[in-house]
Amino acid sequence: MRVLVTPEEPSSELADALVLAGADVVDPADDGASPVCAVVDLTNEVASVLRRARDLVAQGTPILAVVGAENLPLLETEDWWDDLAVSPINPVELRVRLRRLAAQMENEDLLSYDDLELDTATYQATLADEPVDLTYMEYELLRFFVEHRGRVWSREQLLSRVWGYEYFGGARTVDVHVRRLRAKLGEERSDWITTVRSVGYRFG
Amino acid sequence: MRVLVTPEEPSSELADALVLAGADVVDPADDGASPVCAVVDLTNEVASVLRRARDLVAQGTPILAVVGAENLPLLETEDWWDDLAVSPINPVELRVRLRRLAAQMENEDLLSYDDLELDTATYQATLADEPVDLTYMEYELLRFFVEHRGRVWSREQLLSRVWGYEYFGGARTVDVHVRRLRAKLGEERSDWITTVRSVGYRFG
DNA sequence: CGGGTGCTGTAACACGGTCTTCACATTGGG
DNA sequence: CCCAATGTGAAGACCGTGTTACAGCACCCG
Repeated sequence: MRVLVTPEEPSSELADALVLAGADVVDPADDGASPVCAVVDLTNEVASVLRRARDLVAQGTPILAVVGAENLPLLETEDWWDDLAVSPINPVELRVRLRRLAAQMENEDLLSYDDLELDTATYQATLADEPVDLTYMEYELLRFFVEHRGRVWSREQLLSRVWGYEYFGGARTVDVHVRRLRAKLGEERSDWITTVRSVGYRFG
Repeated sequence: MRVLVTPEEPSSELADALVLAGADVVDPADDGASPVCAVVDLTNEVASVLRRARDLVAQGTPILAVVGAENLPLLETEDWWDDLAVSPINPVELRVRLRRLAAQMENEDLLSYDDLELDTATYQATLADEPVDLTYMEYELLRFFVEHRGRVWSREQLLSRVWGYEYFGGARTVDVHVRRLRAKLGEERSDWITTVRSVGYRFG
């Protein structure tokens, strides 16, 4: 989860909490790294200076204000922030709030590989921005592959992890679904799923 | 600012903070006193018991969860609350959060999507300025969809969130209500509610 | 009190899509 | 070259959903 922090030298306590919360701090100068949330550290600053936080990030990016208890009243009349946390902040609380704000950005549910995108919230798939019509099982299998790319999975493993642990059926079922997936991915992308003879399949 | 508190005997610390924050606690039994926010005190309770908070207030009423730091992880996987506060809670922080949630409530008096408008204050719906006659359940379901458009909801999730957490009934009930909704929305708008096979329904 | 009316939940059925399986063709390795 | 493993196509079983009808209720009105 990528967040932008301002001012760039936050209190060491906030920096620690961000690490514990599992957040990656991005460089404001790096245009490519779009954050899912901005964190404004008001522990040592006055609010008026930092209203400009809105200008630092793309419109729609939620803003979390971190503030000392004594400065809370200052925020009451402001409306540029989307959530607040009182320092010293609990890392778990920070993570919960960041997650929630990121979900508001609704980018967290997006899985992607090359020009494939899977939106797990809407169950929609696109290839090069063109919608692809996948059936339920096709979608579940492809999602598993994208989430676990780079290693070989046996048919039995795929059956238990995608179809369900209690599933009892022929292993060839996997083959057929792989085939249909390759067909829907198209000619040039069909090698995304590699057959490893006598072992199983690998994605990516 | 009127708030509903559950359980009815909150910790004395929360009770004090509510007074200091300037909140009036309403009686759950009093139907006339509609609160602008519900406060769920999880300091001494487990979350699972109190998901029912959603059932205590009208749909759309925001819910503030008050939780001890040690129980924070419990809330991470839940989605029935709109904001949270870690106890012991600062009265000023409580006031700021309640204000924000109450404002959110007021802004939702008018919900709209395309040429559909829902007036949650009067329970009236219009399509292209033409009034539509919706039954109670139809209205509640449509309102949930409009408020949570853009993602898929399983039948079980819809039963929990629209019918109530303690509701136990067949999942097919949702199907029938979706059908009735589609019929009243009319031919050309019936695809607002998309069926996602083996998963559920998505609005918008 | 009794009948009517509208809302809600559930059961039953039909239809269409999807999954699974099978038979057969093709490939690849020893 | 042979055998095992995999690709391919089609057929049938199965599952999920749309649709309709109906029963139980609550409510209203005479």
